[in-house]
Amino acid sequence: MRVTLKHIADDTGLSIATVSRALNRSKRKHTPSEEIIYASARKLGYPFIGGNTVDEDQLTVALVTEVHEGEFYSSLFHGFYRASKKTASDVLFVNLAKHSDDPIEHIINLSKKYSGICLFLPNLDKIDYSRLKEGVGQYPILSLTPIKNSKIDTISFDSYSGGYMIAEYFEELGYTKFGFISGPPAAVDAVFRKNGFLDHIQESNELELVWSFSGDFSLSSGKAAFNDFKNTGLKDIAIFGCNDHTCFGFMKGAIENGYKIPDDFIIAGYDNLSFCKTFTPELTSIATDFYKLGKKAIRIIENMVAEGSDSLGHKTMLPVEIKTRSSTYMDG
Amino acid sequence: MRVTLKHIADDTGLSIATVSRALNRSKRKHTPSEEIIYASARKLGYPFIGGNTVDEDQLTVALVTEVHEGEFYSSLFHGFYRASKKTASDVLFVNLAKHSDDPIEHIINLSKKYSGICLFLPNLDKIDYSRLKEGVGQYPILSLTPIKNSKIDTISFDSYSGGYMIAEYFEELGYTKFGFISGPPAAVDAVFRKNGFLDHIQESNELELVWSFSGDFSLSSGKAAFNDFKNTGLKDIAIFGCNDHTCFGFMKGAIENGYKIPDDFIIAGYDNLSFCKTFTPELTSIATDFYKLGKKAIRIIENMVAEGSDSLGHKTMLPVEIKTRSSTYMDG
DNA sequence: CATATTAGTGGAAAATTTTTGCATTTCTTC
DNA sequence: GAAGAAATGCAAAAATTTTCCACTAATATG
Repeated sequence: MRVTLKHIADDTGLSIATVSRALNRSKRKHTPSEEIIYASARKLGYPFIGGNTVDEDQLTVALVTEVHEGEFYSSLFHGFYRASKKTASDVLFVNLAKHSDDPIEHIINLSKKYSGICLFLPNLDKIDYSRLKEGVGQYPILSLTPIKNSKIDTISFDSYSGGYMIAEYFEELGYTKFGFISGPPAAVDAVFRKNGFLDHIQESNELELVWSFSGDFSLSSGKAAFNDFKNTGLKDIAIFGCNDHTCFGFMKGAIENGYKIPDDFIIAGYDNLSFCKTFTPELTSIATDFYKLGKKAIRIIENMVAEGSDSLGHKTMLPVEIKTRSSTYMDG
Repeated sequence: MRVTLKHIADDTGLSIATVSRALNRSKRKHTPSEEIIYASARKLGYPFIGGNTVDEDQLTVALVTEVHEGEFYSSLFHGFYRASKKTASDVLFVNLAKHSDDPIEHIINLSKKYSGICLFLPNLDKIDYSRLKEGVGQYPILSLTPIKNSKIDTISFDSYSGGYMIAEYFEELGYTKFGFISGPPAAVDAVFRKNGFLDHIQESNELELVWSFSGDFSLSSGKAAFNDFKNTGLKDIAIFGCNDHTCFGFMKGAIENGYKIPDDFIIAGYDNLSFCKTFTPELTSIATDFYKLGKKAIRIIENMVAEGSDSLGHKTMLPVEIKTRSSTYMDG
């Protein structure tokens, strides 16, 4: 039911006329009555408060996530934040808390309020996306996680090329024996990294995958990977860990066991966390640019709004960059 | 000027009646007209869209920040996110982008919309806070950064005790010669950490500060600190770096120069970043609990709303915890 | 101490905005 | 091509908001 001045008047015990005047004054006066009226209006959710200065050309894009710990979310938010400064649109960060009995229903409701929606929700499955698409209809919506075979547009980093680039780089350095530590199979992104890496190995007769390990993105799975690796006794091998954390765990295990990096093996990760430069040796990694991701995502939403076009399952991939550091080559 | 159905009707070329009906249908139909009406309503900022299911008992608290990179913001957001799930209130993350010509004015406007505001804006100065307090009047507002001599309530971690605890711990381990790397003087928080550390040294005749260095929280200033330290030739010293990043830089420099930690010196940081456990040696650090911070902040706002009380300059300090790791003691 | 002056308030009229009944048009389906 | 369903516009009705006016209480003034 719509909230009216009458509700506020009843709640505060003042007349409708007084409430109307208090809410329309251009400058806020801090009289007791006005404080009470504002508090009540906020509580009841009366909409016409606070200079509704909505710029007609300015879209409001919601970035819908569930916040977790770790550098990733800061990077994502910061990228979108910077991007929003450079575009006409405004970005709002929306949590999927509370309303989580039915997140899809909640997102559909959000679509009524915002001009466009960017989703970063790796836990949604194909059925969720179908329901979502069904619910929002022709509406600018974008997923930041790759979805297989979906009718919702996605934008993500070119993970496949990232993995491929690592393999190429290892080959250039003269390595022929390769190792790989995988991520959780459910992470589509991690699977693409793996495919890119393995495909380049298969393309060449000289290159060979001599060792691999199933990890789960965590530091401890990196350590476990090293213990497995140690038992093989392999040396002179080039290892790709499908995220930085895993590599840190692997290197930590290696250093504690007296291995020298990059003498005994070389290793590269994925994500280019700030800690890559902190670790000794510094970790070669694939860098992703969240500012570019944010800018591109906002641009796509803006275009969808302008053209009235629909989200139809287009996939946009942003290039990634390799940052070579001392974990893959000797200093000096 | 208030947005009415007439504006939307003019914008879409449809009649007011049609617009009214489209917006009031309980279930969204995805006919072309309705899509256009919704898009126009969003664009113009018509308020009565999207099930206005504002729970009367549920407050909406805005966490106002400028998002930067680094693990810190993820931790802060994640803490508030988890806290909001455990309380009746809802938390919204608000950016201070765009409207930044006058951030204070913007925050004052936000106060009309939200039940309460938590600020994390270390760059605001005393004059800003005065203006803000003047502008919002009796309103639930809370700063998450310590402010000296302000009329706005603050809630933050007990940095002073954190520094003090480190000094006590060093003393327990039998060290008498202490070193310190400071942060930027503008960071009030870092100054408190320093004061706590130095005060405990001064309280005892046995303890002595034999070396200190002016850093700026960065990895590189940690490295610079190490170079300075190396020239002194000091050994058997216990060093407190006022944040983890500085310590990582210091340790990186030390390891590259063949120093052994904790044999040649011991070191402890502040923040308990996840990388503390990744680095070799693992870094002893002061842990701050952002979930508790969020819960306490929301609780304070809820109380202010319930009691109609004012923000008067109360300071709340949350305890911190020391996490001892191998940078300060031998293994096994 | 009486009397202007000012700010705040409620009742009711006026103005504005939204909803609804009804006739007409448009689209779909057989 | 006709029947039925859905959508639309006009205008009346209903709901909501603003404004006018009178009243009251607090403060200032002579």
